[in-house]
Amino acid sequence: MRFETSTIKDIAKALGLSTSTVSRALRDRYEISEETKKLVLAYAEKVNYRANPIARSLKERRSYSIGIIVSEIANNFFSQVINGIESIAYDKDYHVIISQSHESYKQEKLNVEHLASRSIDGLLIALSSETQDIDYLRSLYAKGLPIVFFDRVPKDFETHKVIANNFKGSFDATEHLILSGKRTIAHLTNSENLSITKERLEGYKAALVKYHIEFRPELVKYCQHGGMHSAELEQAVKELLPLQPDGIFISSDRLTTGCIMALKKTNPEVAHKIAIAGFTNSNLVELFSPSLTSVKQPAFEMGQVATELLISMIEAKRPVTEFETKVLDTELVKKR
Amino acid sequence: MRFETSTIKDIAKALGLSTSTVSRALRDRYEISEETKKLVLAYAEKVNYRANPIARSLKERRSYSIGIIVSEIANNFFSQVINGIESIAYDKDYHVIISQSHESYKQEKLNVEHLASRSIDGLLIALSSETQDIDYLRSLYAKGLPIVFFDRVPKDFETHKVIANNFKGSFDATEHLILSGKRTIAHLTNSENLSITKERLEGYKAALVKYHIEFRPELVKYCQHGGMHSAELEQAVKELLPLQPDGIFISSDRLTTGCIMALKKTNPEVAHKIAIAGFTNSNLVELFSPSLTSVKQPAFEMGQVATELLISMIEAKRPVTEFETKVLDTELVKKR
DNA sequence: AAAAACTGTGCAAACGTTCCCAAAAACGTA
DNA sequence: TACGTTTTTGGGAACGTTTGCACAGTTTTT
Repeated sequence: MRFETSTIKDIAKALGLSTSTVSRALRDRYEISEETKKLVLAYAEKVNYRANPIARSLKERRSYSIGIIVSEIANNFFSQVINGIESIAYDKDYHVIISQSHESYKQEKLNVEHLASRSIDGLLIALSSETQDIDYLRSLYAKGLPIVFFDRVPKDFETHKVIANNFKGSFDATEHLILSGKRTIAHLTNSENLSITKERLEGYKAALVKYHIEFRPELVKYCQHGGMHSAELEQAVKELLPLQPDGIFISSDRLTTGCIMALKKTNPEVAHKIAIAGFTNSNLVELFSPSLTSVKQPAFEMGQVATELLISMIEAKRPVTEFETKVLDTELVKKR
Repeated sequence: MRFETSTIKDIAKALGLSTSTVSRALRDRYEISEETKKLVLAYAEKVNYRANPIARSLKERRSYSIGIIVSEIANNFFSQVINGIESIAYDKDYHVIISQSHESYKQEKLNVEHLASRSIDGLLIALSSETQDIDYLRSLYAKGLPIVFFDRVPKDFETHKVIANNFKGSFDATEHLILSGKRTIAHLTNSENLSITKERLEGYKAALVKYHIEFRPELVKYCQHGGMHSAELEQAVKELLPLQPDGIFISSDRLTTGCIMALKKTNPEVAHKIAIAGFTNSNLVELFSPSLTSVKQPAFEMGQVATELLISMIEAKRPVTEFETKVLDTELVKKR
């Protein structure tokens, strides 16, 4: 069961030229006469010649493909990021290979190493909520694999990063809850490891400070698995409710939907009494009941920016030493 | 910016062996003595040798990767299918490359041809709602590319297919609406091109027949773009409402959520009066308001089965001539 | 004791490209 | 006419594997 296509050799033989001439003609090199180019191009067209990317990759020692690691594609935020990535990558003739960590460190590492061995030219990654040790990434990076982080970024890793303005997003959401009269605002958030967790917590705190509301640590609940396990979420909700919050600010897509689900399941009667604001890029929020205020991240754009940075690293002639961290603004969509 | 790794040559040189011996030792061939194998394996481990999959692909003329085409990954059904695909593929050491058609024929064709030129070993595809002409697939298939269709399958294409029991799923959903007292049941569905559209329409009709309800063609609305354009959906809803349906059965994930959205937007007052049943694999249905009865497809399993079939085709020594169409049961989740 | 069979290894070609280097062809110029 | 330049082409190695074949050394068979 094989797949026969014409090669440069075939064209060369048919036209009585050498493979080198054909190769150059196809790549439109200046050394080849217009006449020959036309000839070759026409024939290539006729036999529907497609360059073999595998052979090209082997020769050029690059694969024209970039790897992506996200926790889950079944997550609106990430699927939007991926769309952004693809929009740029395909334009620049790169292929993307998507892998899911499912919020597991082990899986993440495995996938990254798998991708690296498939000779990707660069990596775009949002860390899993479990990830603490990124030495394996450092070592790949040191060996020359360009890496750009997005959304969930590590500290102390000198490379390009693209993140949302998490502080401001959280601040705005929390402020919104306060301005609508809430005073006991809980905060349900991701694993403490994550950069986004810290930044969003800071935004939440800052809003409290601005309105002279005391910060109560017991109102903050961390979910190690980022809401992948419903038991974890239900437990958090169960611990939160006795404190009688009148508002709750939630710091990630999966947690937001999961939390509402847990609320409805365990305490349907209070679910509608608590004001909810949360990070989510779901395009279905309008259907949710109870309805909520959402913080939308510029996911598509984030993917685009990250990809542009990555490709610039890949195609840089000399090692890149100046790195930037792009911060993109979030959007607050108030509960209708 | 390059990535240096050790090769078989390096190992051979270091150990004073030939590359062929090393290659054979690594692949655990019988001809090589235990002693040499141990030596090679140990050294390979030590230098962290990773076979270059590109070189391997070139030599073996296969890439150990399979292509997937879905309309959108930001769709619970498809992302679950993809998870099923990955679960099998990774087990059998295949890589997957995901592409999105966004329900566009042009995009679908482009992506497939791109994948084919990247020498995928096989293709898993759910057709876009626009697709009518599948000659480009026939031609690739004829050239030897194994293809397995899932969910949206063509007629007259002799290969493996995996689908849900669309007839029964629709029948059950429609019957459920009837049994809860509805008599004027509209049907909002996808492009007429799609296999699922026809099958689901049949199930809907059969339920009507069983309960002696007249089939009224004007109650059926087709959406060419599968709900990708909200205008299309709103138009359909607008045309449907004057007929005063008391129930509506919707035939796809995207349409289901889109329809509820359109209903709420254009006629919020009636949105809650119409009973809704629809195909959807969203794990957020419990949050929706109005709530609905959903038909869930065995998405994960569908991905698994399709992948097993595809890999069996890829690895078949002789051309496969016996094809099967696997039909998997759906699950009706009644509105709570 | 010679022939046959088996074991373990190496040589070299091949997969389809790209690209360095050299050679040939075309053209000017003295 | 001869020679230098420029333009166009070809030869062949290389990228990292896999594998058919040959060969040397050992063991078994006749």
